[in-house]
Amino acid sequence: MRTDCSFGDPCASTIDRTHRRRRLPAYDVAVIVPQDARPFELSIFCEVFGVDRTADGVPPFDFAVVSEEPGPLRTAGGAFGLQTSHGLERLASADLVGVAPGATPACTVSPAVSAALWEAVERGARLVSVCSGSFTLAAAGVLDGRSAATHWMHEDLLEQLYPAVRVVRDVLFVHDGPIVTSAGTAAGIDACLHLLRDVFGTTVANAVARRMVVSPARSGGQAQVVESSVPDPDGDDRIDQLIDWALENLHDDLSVEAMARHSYQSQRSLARRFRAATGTTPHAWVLEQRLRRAQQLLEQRPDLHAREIATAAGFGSPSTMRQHFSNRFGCSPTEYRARFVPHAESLDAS
DNA sequence: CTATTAATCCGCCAAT
DNA sequence: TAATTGGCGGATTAAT
Repeated sequence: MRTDCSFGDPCASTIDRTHRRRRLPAYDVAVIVPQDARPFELSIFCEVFGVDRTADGVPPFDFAVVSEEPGPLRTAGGAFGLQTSHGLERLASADLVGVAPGATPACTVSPAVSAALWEAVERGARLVSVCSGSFTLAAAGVLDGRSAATHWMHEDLLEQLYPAVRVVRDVLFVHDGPIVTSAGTAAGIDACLHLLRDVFGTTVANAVARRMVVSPARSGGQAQVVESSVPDPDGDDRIDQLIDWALENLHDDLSVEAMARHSYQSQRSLARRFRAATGTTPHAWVLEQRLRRAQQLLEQRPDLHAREIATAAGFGSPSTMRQHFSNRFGCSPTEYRARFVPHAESLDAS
């Protein structure tokens, strides 16, 4: 999994730096809406990505709702219709493709929609579905071999229709590679906020959450994120406590050896339990948390220098942090911070 | 960026 | 017998 803070522009690294700072491309979001779309689920996308919140420090979005067939569409319940402004060709430029659910789970997908979804994945775009929208993704085959969530009422059906999809139950959403699938209705909000945080960082996600008056999403960041709505009954106390401790002590030695000692188990058992509980390895998890911490400090503490941030986040040196930061977010810590400093863009205007 | 040294990770398997 | 544990080797990945 790779996050690119250059807003998904694959050519960003070749673009002149001052040009990039002066005019950031808007993050391009396109939502596919089917016939008999559910108004609430579609509205989630509109609320998160279709509202200009640049005044709150949120990047601009280029937001569009598209449908395969032009012309007026019915909505589920039939109380009103809707008219989209674009066809599927609009998906070609999208950094993020949303899939809105219809009244019933879609058991088929048109070749055109399927091709557009595959094209988006191969281009490096992200996909997000809400509720039974995961059926559209599954029908297109992009979920094959991946974990996914859907509304609890349809979990069995999804599993039967698409054996290649690993259905995760009792979760709000699942993030596997470039694809986020969310369970019923309101969980779509959590999924979208998670995506925002993944792409733009904690500050942006929290700003949107605050405006929408919902609680900011937590956790995540592994190769495969599963956000649970209820405490996992199979949860591992040893790992949970270890995680709490590690998050409090990111600046300290969090080698596998140290973590094993702290949780009174062998390194081998720690590795196994950790993977069972989080889906990732101890070291990879620590690295991700450290990157998050660094990201957060870059956003919120302009008084700290790179070395201080590296130390606080637990990196041995600024160059180690820089290496991982670039690898994970596609830009250096300094470049990242520049996005959050209001004057950085105007300063170098000639 | 490259090289060298260090740490991590996971299949395997014997011992609980 | 089935399930869990933890040590080992060595390919892979990270730190310096």
